[in-house]
Formats: sequence, structure tokens, C-alpha cells
Amino acid sequence: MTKIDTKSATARSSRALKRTTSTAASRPPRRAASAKTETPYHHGALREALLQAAERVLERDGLAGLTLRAVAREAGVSHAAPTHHFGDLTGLLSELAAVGFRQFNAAMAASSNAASTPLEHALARPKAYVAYAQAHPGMYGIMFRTERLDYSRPSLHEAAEASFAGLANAVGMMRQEQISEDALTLNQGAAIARAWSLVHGFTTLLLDGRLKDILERLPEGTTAERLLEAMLTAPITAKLPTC
Amino acid sequence: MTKIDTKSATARSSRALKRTTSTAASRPPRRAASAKTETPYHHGALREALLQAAERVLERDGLAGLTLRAVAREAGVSHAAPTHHFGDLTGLLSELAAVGFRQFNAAMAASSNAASTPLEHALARPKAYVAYAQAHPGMYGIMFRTERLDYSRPSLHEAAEASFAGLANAVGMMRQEQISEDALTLNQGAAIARAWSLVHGFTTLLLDGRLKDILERLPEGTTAERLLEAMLTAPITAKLPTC
DNA sequence: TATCTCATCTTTACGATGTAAAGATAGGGA
DNA sequence: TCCCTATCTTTACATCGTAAAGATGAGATA
Repeated sequence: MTKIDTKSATARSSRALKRTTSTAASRPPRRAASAKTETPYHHGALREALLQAAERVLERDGLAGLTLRAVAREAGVSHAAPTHHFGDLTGLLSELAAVGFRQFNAAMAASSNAASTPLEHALARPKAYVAYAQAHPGMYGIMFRTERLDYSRPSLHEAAEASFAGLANAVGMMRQEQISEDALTLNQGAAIARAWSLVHGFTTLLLDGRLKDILERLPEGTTAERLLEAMLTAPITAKLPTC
Repeated sequence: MTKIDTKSATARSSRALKRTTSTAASRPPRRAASAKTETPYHHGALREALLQAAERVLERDGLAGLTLRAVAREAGVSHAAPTHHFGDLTGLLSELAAVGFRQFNAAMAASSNAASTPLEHALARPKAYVAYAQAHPGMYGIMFRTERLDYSRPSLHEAAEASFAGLANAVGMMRQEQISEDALTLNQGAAIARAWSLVHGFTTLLLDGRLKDILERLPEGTTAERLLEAMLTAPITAKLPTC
């Protein structure tokens, strides 16, 4: 990696200085001083603070800027502090992805609940899916960039599982049939895979700028959301359903 | 990053040794010696050699192991040698992705040509798409992991563009209509986006292990390929085409 | 043929990162 | 009151990408 700004290192070093000096001295009540600087020693809620810092870094500097040390800097602690709470980078990313999945699930549920007509209801989740990814591309990137994620972590596994369950459930409602927990017919599995693949594929292609070619060739002013709608509802003229 | 084995550094150092000693001596015909060691000085085709080395590293160590220095080691040159040919890591990855796209396009074209019945023909490209990704997950990962890619590079732009053109063309044939170069109707765009999103989404979910949940719940022994087929051909029972 | 030039490759150097290990600090129970 | 231990900081190390300067030699030029 090249250059990542090293600001806010000043904040840390000044605090570190304060500490070492006070250690050399007899023992002033540093608790009171740290209380007003918003960052008490022995933080108390460093875990949450780090996750929030990570989210901020991710939104500000993107995926490339999201490093353990950058997060520690953002939270105003030493670069090794995150280790104690998350083990390693995979741990931090996994917990952050879990946060993302929870936001994501909440957004989809809210959108689904707000729908009134059947058509609205059918489009609510896909739209919310894409909208979340567009609003939080970094988060979405983490959630679906498996390489550096540990799905065996309970929080992540649970949140991702909930996401899948919501999808399967929605597909079941569309098909007006009960989707069993532990067994699927091929057609049911195909329906779930189709819905998920369609929306997930559209989203990743969109975020990666791969749909620009198409959007530019469409009638002036056609948005990605409009294309999504058309993709989901347009009549299928070919012999095969998906072409 | 953690530990990447440092083997083959021996190969390099031995050659370096050979060189320095021979330099100290008067001037033996090192050309002949190097000819049988397969790695001539002033390589002559280092660019190609580096790309092949990169492909090997990618298949062996995965995306995480694909570093500039690892590629240089694999090719038996100094760690800074790639810079001269590719500028930086983005350059190397972009050129490698271009190689991938060319392989990818060739595989799809071959598969498409081998089809005889209309159904086979409709399924040929999607199947080849997924098959390529499964056979070369690292390559596929690079090709569609845009973060560290420079699409303004002619070779990459061209190869990716060809891929898109092939897709648009195939969709046009399915719909039995001519797809214009510079203008699309909303329905045409939707059809292209649908085909691409569906297959790309399926592939990424599959590679990321996200479809395991579904595959395990399906009738015993159902393969990913079978699920893909079903997804593309299964009757659509819901009111909306994609749910 | 001898020399020169410049593309090619190597060395060296620097800041950044992830991670391990040891040292400091302080909150809370004995 | 004192000590234990979770929490945080320091220090250290291997590795990475990249820049810059030093070798090397293939081919042009004279």
C-alpha cells in the first residue's frame, strides 16, 4: 500500500506523552483529565468504538483504507489494541460485516413492510437490496467479499443466515407455498437461487461499474433503479425464461 | 499479511551469486551457461514470463498470495523487475485480468459453437461461464474484483468489451432481434442485464460458498451445474417473472 | 570493429501493514 | 489494603509496494 495519511497520530502521541509523564511524576488524578477528553483510559467500550471507527474509515477511505492500524488511529488507541478484541484483521472485518448484515436486513424488512400493492411488495426487497449497496458500497463490499471473512463467527453466521432466511421466506410467499427448513425441491431451490443471483449479480455489476455500458445506451436519463425494475418485470420474449 | 513461503529465493540467490562471481572474474561466456538454466540474463520475454508466473502463483496460492514480489520470485527475477513492465501492482493485475478475459471469451465461444439443439445452445454460454469460474476461481476473482484494476488499459478494456459484446449478441439472438451498437430499448437492456446478472450473481455466490445452504437442502447429489440449469429453465410459478 | 546509448534488470531504501510478545495500567475482588 | 487479571501500549519483525540509483548488455552508430 502506498500513502495513508498519518494524522490523528498527534492526538495519540500527546496522550501517550501525558501518560508517561504522569507515570514519572507521583500520581495526579488522571481520571478526571481523561474524562473531558472523551477518551478514558481503559476505554470501557473499545469494542463498539472500534466497530464504529471502522465504519467511519470504510465510508471515508473505502475498502483499501480499512486497515487494523487505521481503525486504531481513528479510535485514538494504539495500533495493537484491536487485536485484543478481534484477534486479527479477519476478526474485525467479520464483526463489521455482521453489523452490515444487520443494517441490511433491517432495511429490507422496513422496505417490505412499507409496501402496499402486490407489485410494490414484490419489488420492495430487491430495491432495498440495491439501495443499501449503493448507499453503503464499502459495507456491501465487505459483506460479500468472502476472502477475508470468518463465517464461523457466531455473530456473522447468524446475521448472514437471517438474511438468507428472509430471502427464502420472501420467495416462498411469492410462490404461495411453504418453504421447509431442511428440504427443498429443485424448483424451490432454483427459485431462491434465481432471485438471489439476479439481485446480487445486478448489484455487484452495478457497483463495479460494469453496467455503465448498458445504462449509457439506454434512453436518456434511465437510472439504475429503473433498469432494475425493468429487469424484474419486463416481459420475457425469448423462448427461454432468462434470455 | 502473514507468512508466505520464501522458497525459490534460493534459485534467485544462486544465480545472483553466479553473476557476481563471473563479474569479478575476467569474462566467461555466461550466455551459454544461462542458456541451459532456462533463465537468460536480460530475459528477453520477461513480460510474458511474469504473466505466466502470476497465473501460476494465483492458482497455487490464491488471490492473497498474488503479490508483485511473489510473482517476481516465481519468475526468478528481482522483486523490482515487474515494475518496469507493468508500472505497479494494478498494472500487473490488469494485464493478468486481460489474459483471463481472453481465456474466458474463448471458452464461451467454443462451448457455444459445440451446441446443437436450441436448448443446448441457450445453456452453453451460461454453463461455460460458471465452468470457467469454477476451474479458475482466482482468475475469475481478479477479473471481477474491480478495486485494483485499471480498465483504461487497452488490453483489458478490449478483452472485457469483447466479453460484453458476446453476451449482448447472444441475448440478441435469443430474442431474435438485432442489438444495435449505440442504442438499446429498455427491454433490451433489461434482457441483457438479466442474463448477465443471473449468471454472474450465481457464479459469485457459488464461488463465495453462499449457495452451500441451498445445495445441501436439495435432493441428494444435486450439483451446482444442475441447479444452474434448473434456475435457467424451471417454470416460473409466481406472478412476477423473477420470484 | 569499437564505442555509445538506452532499455532492462538489480540493489538499496523507506514507509506502511499484520501480528506476536512483553511491558504498563487500573478496575474490582480477596 | 493488596493483588490479580483484563485491557491497552510498546517494541519488534517479516512482508509488502514503490521509488531511485546503480549495473548490465543488446543493438545502433560511427
